[in-house]
Amino acid sequence: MPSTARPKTQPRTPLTRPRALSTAIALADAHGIGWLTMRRLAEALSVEAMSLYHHIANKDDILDGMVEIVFSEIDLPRDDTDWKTAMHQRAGSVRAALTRHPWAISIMESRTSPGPATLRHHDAMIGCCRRAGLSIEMAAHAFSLIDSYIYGFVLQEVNLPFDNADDLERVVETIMPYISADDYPNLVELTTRHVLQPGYTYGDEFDFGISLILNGLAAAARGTHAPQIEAPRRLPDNNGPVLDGACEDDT
Amino acid sequence: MPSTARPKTQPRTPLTRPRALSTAIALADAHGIGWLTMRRLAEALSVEAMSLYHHIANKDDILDGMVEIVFSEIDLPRDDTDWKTAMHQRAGSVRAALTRHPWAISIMESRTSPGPATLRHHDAMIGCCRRAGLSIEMAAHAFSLIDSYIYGFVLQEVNLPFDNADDLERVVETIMPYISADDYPNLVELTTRHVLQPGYTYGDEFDFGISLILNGLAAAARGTHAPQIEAPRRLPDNNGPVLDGACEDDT
DNA sequence: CAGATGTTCTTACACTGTAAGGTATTGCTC
DNA sequence: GAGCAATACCTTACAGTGTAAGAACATCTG
Repeated sequence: MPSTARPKTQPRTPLTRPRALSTAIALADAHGIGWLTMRRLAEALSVEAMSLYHHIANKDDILDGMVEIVFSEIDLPRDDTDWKTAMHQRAGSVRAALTRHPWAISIMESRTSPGPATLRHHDAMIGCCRRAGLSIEMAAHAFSLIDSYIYGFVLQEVNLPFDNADDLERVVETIMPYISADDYPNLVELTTRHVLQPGYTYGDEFDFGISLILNGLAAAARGTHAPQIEAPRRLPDNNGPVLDGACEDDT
Repeated sequence: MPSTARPKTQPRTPLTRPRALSTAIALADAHGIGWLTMRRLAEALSVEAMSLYHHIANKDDILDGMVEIVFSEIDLPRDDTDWKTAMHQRAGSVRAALTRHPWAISIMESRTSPGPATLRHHDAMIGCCRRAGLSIEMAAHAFSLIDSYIYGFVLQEVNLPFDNADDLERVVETIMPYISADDYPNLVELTTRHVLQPGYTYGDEFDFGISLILNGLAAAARGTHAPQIEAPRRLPDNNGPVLDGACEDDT
C-alpha cells in the first residue's frame, strides 16, 4: 500500500516544536481553539498524539507557545516618529494580530509566564513612552490605559456574532423581535438609527477611542487637563522633551 | 445510618435552576471555572450529574445563566447625578462584580445570546449618555470606549499572578533573574523604580484611566478637543443640554 | 387504591489529556 | 559499508469530561 505508507527514500518532514506550533495556530485560526485537540493536531502533522510529547511538555505548553508567536507578530512601536503616531500604529498592529488569531485573546489571560517576545514588546512600549518624555508614572499610566483599551476592544470585536454588514442585518433581524422598544427604548433607538444605517462598522470605533486616549495622555503629560486622581504618588521627574510635537495635528 | 440518609419526614431542598446557578457561581468563585464540572456541581447539590439536565439544557446554559447573574449584580448608572459621576460609579461597579467573579470575564466572550439583565444594562448605559446630551454617535463612542477599557483592565487585573504587595514582591523576585537589565532596560526601570515602590497597587491605575476617558469624552461632546477621526459620519444632532456641569471638577 | 407526571439515578458512550512502555528510525563510530 | 546508541515515534491504557437512553422512584390527581 504505497499510498498510505511513506516511501522509504523520502524522509518524513521532521516533527519539531516550531512546526507543531505553527500548525496549531493554523488549525486554531481555521476551526477555533476549542476544536484543537492533541489528536487532531497530531493528525494534521501525520503523527500520533503521543509523539507530540517529545517536542512539547503538554497542551498548556502549546498554548503558551502559540500566544508567544502571536505576540511576535505585533510590530514594536517605531522610534523614528512622534509618540502619538508610534502608539497609534502599534495599537493597530496589536488589533490586527489579535483579529487574525481570534482565539489568542481568550488564552492570553491565564498564561502567567511571558516569553521573550512578550517581554521585548513590553520593554519597547515603556521605552517609547519614556523617550517621548513621559515620567515613569505617566508611562505606567499610558501602558495600562492603552493596552486595557485595545484588549477590551478586541475582546468584544472578535466575539461579535457577525463579520460584515449582511451578517449584522441578519443577526439584528433575528434578535429584534425579542427586544421590545418599550423595555429597551435607548437600545432600539441606537440600533435602528445608528447601527443599522448604511456604512456602519463596529470596528470604526477603534480609531476614535485610541485617538481620544492618546490625546488625553498627551495633555496629561503636558500637565494640563490632568484627570482627577486622588493622590498623585509623586511629581513627574522628566528629564527629556515632553511629547515633542504631540499636541499638533499629526493626520 | 441517619447521618447520610435523608430523613423521610424532611423533604430535600428542591433542585431548581436558580439554586443550581447560585451554587455554580459559589463553586466557580471558590475553585475557578475550570474546576467546575457537571459531576462536581451535582455533588455540591447532593444530586447525581444527570439530574441537573431536568432543570438546565446543558453546560453552556449554566455558563450563560451565571454570566447573566453577574450582570444583574452590576449597578445601573444612576440618573440623579451628573453624567461623569454616574459613569464613574458604574465603572467601579462593573469592575467590582467582575473581580468578585474572576471567571466571568473569560466566559462573557463566546456567549452570544444576551439575557434581560444584560440588555437592561446596555439600555441604561445608552440612556444615561443620551440624557446627558450626547448624540447617538457620541453615545455609541462612549459606550464602546468605556466598556472596552473596563473589560480590558479587568481582564489584565484578574489574571495578575499576585493579589497583594507580598505576592507581588515574591513573584518579581522569582522572575527578575530571568529578566536582564541589558535586554529589557525600560521594563527593569519601571519595575524597580515604580512597581516595587511601597504603596504601589496595579488596581490604582483604574481610576486614572476612567477619569481620562470620561474627561476626553466630555470634551469631545462639547465639540472641543475632538479626537482626529478620519471621517465623522454625521454632525451631532443634539437636542438636549450638553453634559451640564461636566467640565467642572466633580471631586 | 390506581394512574399519571415529573424528578432522580444508573448505565453507557464518545471524547479529552497524558502516563508507561514497546518499536522503529536516525545518526555516530568503526 | 556494519553495529550500536540515541532519538523519535507508536500502542495501549486510564481517569475524567459532557451527555444520551432508559429504569426507578416520588409526588400529585382521581
